[in-house]
Amino acid sequence: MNPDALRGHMDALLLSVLEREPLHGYAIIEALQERSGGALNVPTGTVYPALRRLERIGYLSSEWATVGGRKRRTYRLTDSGRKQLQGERSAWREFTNVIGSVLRAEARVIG
Amino acid sequence: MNPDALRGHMDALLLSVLEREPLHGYAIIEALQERSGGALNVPTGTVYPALRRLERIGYLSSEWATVGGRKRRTYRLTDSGRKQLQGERSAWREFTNVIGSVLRAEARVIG
DNA sequence: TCTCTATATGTAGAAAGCCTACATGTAGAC
DNA sequence: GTCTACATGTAGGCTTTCTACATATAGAGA
Repeated sequence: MNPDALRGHMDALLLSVLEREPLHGYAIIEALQERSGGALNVPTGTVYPALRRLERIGYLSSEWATVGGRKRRTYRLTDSGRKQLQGERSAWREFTNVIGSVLRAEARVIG
Repeated sequence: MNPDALRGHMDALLLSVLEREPLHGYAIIEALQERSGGALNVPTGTVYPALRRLERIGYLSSEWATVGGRKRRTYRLTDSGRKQLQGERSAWREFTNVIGSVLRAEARVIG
C-alpha cells in the first residue's frame, strides 16, 4: 500500500486501536498489523511521534510501566479522544463516499 | 472535508475525471465539484501543479487551445495514464478495505 | 465607461505529516 | 557470545497540498 495514502488517517487508526483497551506503542503497531491482515506495517518513526502529538492535543494520556524488565509507555483514550474517534469515523465515511463517487463516475454522464 | 485527507488520492481523482474526455484545468475543478456533490473544492494552486506533475510523469499530455478569446490548456489521458488509473482504482479499494477493517474492528476480539 | 463576476492559468512559500535511518537498551533463546 | 524479539525514541528528508498572490479576457449591468 502506498504509504503516503495514510496521511491524515493515522489519527483515526491510532485512536481506533486504543478504543477497546490501553496499549503501548509496540503493541499498537502489532494491533494495526493484525487488524489489517498484515497490510499495515507502520514504522516506529511514524507511530511514536504521532502518539505524542495525540497526547499533546489531549486525545490520549500515557503512563509508564515496567513489564518483564522492559519499560512501556501505555496510552489510553481520554474522553476527548473518544469523542474525536466518533468524528474520525464519520469523517472517514464522508471521505470514502466523496472520493468513491468521483472514482466510480467513470463513463456515467453527470448533470 | 479535511483537505489533508486528499493527500495521495489527488492523482486518482484527476485521472478519473479525465477518463471520459479531455478537459482543461478549470473544467477539471468544476467536474470534481459536480461529481462529489459539491464536497470537493480543490484550489487552483493544487490542481495546476498536480496536472503538470502528471504530465511530467507521462500520465497526461496537454495542448493549448483558444476558446472564446480565452486560452486553455487541455489535458488528455495517455495510454500510460489510463493504465495508471486502473492501478489507482484497485489501490483505492485496497486502501479503503485496510483502513475500514481497522476502524470497524471496535470492540471485536481479534485472534 | 466603469465595475464586477466568471472564466482561465499559474507561481512562491508555508505547513504538515509520514518515512528512512539511526541510536539505545533489556530479555531470552541457542 | 550472539542473535532475535521487545521497546522507545529523535533528526532530517521528502512529498504534496494549501494559502495567497499575480495576471488576463469576456460579458453583464449600472
